Amino acid sequence: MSAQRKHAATVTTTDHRPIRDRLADAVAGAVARVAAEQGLELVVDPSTVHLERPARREHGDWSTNIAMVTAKRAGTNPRALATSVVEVLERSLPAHVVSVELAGPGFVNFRLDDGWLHEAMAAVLAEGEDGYARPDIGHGERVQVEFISANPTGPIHVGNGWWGSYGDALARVLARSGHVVSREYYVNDTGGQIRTLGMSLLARAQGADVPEGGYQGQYVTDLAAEYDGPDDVTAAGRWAADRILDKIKATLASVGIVFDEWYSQASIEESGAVDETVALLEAKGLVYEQDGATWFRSEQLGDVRDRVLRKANGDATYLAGDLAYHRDKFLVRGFDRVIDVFGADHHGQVASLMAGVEALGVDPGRLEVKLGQMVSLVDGDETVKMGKRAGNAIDLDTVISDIGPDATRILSLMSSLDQAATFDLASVREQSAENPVFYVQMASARIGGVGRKAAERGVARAPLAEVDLSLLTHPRELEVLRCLEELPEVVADAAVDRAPTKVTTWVRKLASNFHGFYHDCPILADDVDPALAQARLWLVEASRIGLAIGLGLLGVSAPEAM
RNA sequence: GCCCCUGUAGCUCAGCGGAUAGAGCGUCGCCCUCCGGAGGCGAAAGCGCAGGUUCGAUUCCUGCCAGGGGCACCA
Repeated sequence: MSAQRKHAATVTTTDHRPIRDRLADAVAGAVARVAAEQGLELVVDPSTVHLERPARREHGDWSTNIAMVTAKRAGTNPRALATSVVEVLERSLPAHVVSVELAGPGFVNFRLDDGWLHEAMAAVLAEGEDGYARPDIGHGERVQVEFISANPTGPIHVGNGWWGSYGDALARVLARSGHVVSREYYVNDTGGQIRTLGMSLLARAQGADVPEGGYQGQYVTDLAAEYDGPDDVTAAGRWAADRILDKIKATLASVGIVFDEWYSQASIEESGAVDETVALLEAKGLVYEQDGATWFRSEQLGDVRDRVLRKANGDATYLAGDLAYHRDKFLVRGFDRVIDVFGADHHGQVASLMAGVEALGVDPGRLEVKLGQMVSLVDGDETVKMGKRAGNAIDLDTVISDIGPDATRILSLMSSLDQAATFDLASVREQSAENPVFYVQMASARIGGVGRKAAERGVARAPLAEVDLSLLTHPRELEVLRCLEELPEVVADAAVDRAPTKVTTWVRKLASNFHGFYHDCPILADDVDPALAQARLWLVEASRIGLAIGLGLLGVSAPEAM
């Protein structure tokens, strides 16, 4: 114990940057030194030095492959170069570094004292839930994320819930990493499908069967019972679409998905923007008439074929509207970047959309289309049927009321968008023991429990300045700290890769580490040294912050009790 | 036929250029005088096949095989 106290001599460095940056500087400096001493042609920029946390602890706390990636360029071999780099680094060890060694094919491994983790913990506590893990990689870039955009012709399905959870979590991740984000839902409230919906509604209202190709679902019958508008298919369709859209909004809000903008396709057409867009393309010689229709020469812009913009009957196609819409996004509203999240069944539109955007003079690199693969549902051993036109399909709303909003979101964010995933409702249903949501939320509840128990026993957290964090030396404590230290990079990676799933993986890891700590490190037991108890209470608080940030990015609640 | 995505443990999924590939569930075996055992510890079990690039490939490239989704004057 007193031995632990000795470590308390806090290592104060004036350099508060992340340890990774400091090590990168040291490595780059060492390489420069080696190059100078040995006359090698070798210059490395610190920002290009790759540093990683080795999977195996015996390989140290940090590791760099610098010798392996530069040896050839320098005209030497990896192990020889690494040996020299190690020698130079040993002359003056960077802060917290206890030893540097050469390993394997030429890795340079760093072993650090625990102080770097205590520093990381102090940073978590100092910056808090709002400030920690807020890497500015966006530099204020204005990005719009358009997602779901399901047609308001029926309840939204589970796939929309998945892609919606993705789009929303991506928006959260981008917002946290220095982007100015706007969430948008494009409402397809015009065109043939609306008339089909109106026709289906009117048929039901008259007590007739819905004609072939119409919408058969019970919701149409229910809406028909309320309808007392005109006998016009378009009017009836719009009326029904409005009702359905309200329902969709409510469903999405129940899982924490809210949009900044619900953009109406009809409004675009009515504004004349579609005509203007077609005229713009025409002015560029990209439009021609054939068979009574107006065509876009998209093939010469990378599409597999040319596309119709205006049908022979005079109606604008979906593409024409979509191009006007994207022109509005980029050229009118001025987003720097647009990310469209589509279902894989809309893959066919991507090439023509890209071609059109480019033709309108927008750098196509500013438009990203993420395709969500199809999802299938399973309930234990049973396959669950989905599909809008089928009568008894399971829709998103049904799933949410079955397994709850948090489970719905975490389930959606456990697998990558590119993976055609199978979700098992049974694995996540309330009251079930084998539930990944509970595992994470249990950590949150335990954190709350510690707070309640501490209050019960009259134990208050001392001011952080009076607490000796260096008492945290138990492997379980250090594992939690290692995990917390990674969060800023996890957020950055998730943003850059457009992969909020990385946050899910991290949250589960933090929960696992916390459970291990909780299990092995008593906090409020009588035989725990009060100074250590204080440090552990603050570790619980740091964990709370990390968990709150992570779950917040996923849109999952962090309950204080369960 | 062409385009996109995917093939990792019995199942569902992580890992996306690094040194002995992870988790949950399932199977087998341990741990409750302890702040919530809805926990913790351990065991068995895996990168579709073949080439290539690289100091190094589950990860990148090509081909093949298998599965899913697209290729409308529908949205």
